[in-house]
Amino acid sequence: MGKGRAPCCDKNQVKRGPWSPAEDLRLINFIQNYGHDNWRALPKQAGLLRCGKSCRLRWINYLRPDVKRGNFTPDEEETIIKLHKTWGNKWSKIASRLPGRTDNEIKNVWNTHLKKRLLKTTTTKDCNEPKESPTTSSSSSSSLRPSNETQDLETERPNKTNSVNNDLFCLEQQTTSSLSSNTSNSNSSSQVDKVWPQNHLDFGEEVEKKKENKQIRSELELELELELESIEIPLEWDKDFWNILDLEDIDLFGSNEVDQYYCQASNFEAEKRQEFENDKWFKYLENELGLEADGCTGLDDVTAAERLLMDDVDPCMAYFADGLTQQLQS
DNA sequence: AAAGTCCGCAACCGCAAGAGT
DNA sequence: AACTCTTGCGGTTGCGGACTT
Repeated sequence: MGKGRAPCCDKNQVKRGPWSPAEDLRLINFIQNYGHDNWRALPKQAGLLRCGKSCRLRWINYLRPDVKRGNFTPDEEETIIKLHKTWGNKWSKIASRLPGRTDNEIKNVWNTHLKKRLLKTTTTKDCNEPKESPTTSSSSSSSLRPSNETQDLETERPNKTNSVNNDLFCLEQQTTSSLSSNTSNSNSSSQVDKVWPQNHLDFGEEVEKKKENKQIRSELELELELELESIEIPLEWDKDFWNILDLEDIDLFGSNEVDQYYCQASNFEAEKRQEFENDKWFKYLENELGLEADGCTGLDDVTAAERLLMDDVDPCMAYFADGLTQQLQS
């Protein structure tokens, strides 16, 4: 082979920049139905004009159901500081100890808040306290990364100077590792339910069961079909509907590329009816994206089967439209 | 009110590791 | 063993909103 690596994708052929809500939903819908065994192939299969890497990142850092949004708690910040002392810039490792937090998020928090804060407190300390011994000062300064020169030390620290500390810490964490392993972030496998939050595990299992039991699924789909017939919203995952929804992508999807990519995704069209089962997922997503519809809070442990029997099932498309409207208005 | 600056965060990039052939 | 492909990681960038002048 020639020197260098082939690019992960043709950058002229893919969309870049911020993700639109429609792209998000398309990605979520696909992953929830089919998982993400192959990130590289996923965009094509899902009908997304993105590279696999971008999809993966978007999923891991933002769309995964167990991603915790909002500010870091003081406890979490403490943990980050502590772990950074031990491991340095091993963000994914640190993230594995903070369920629901991503390496990217932690990295950002460190760079924007914690580093500065520590620098500040240490500076204050230096002014008020007598100088520490060389050994202790080296460990405390390791938590500060104001310049590049300290970054070189970082990579060595966990292996050498703090190896004992590291081992102790690992031992200490073993008790909690079983907990965090359920939601370990960046190390998540290709199976969606492995990263599903505890309170959504039953839903993840449902998805598995559905796949095993096509008969039940057919029945559910039939029920959905009947239900959807009475609702005056776009029911198809067709390009027109996506064009309506995806205002930001009108240009993108306004060309022949639409047909091309839509056709590539059309293999999955046959199963689109099961999307009603994603209703819960979309509700969850709305919470995550801050698009929560009024009166509709979490998914709790209502099963899909139970929901079918409920009279007030909200169609997922209504959520799309509602959420998008809210977001576009804001 | 407008312009300039700062800050936070999402996304991108390139490299490395590991698995598969 | 050599090569290819995919995924994961850490550093960096750039956009957009908040804040200041």
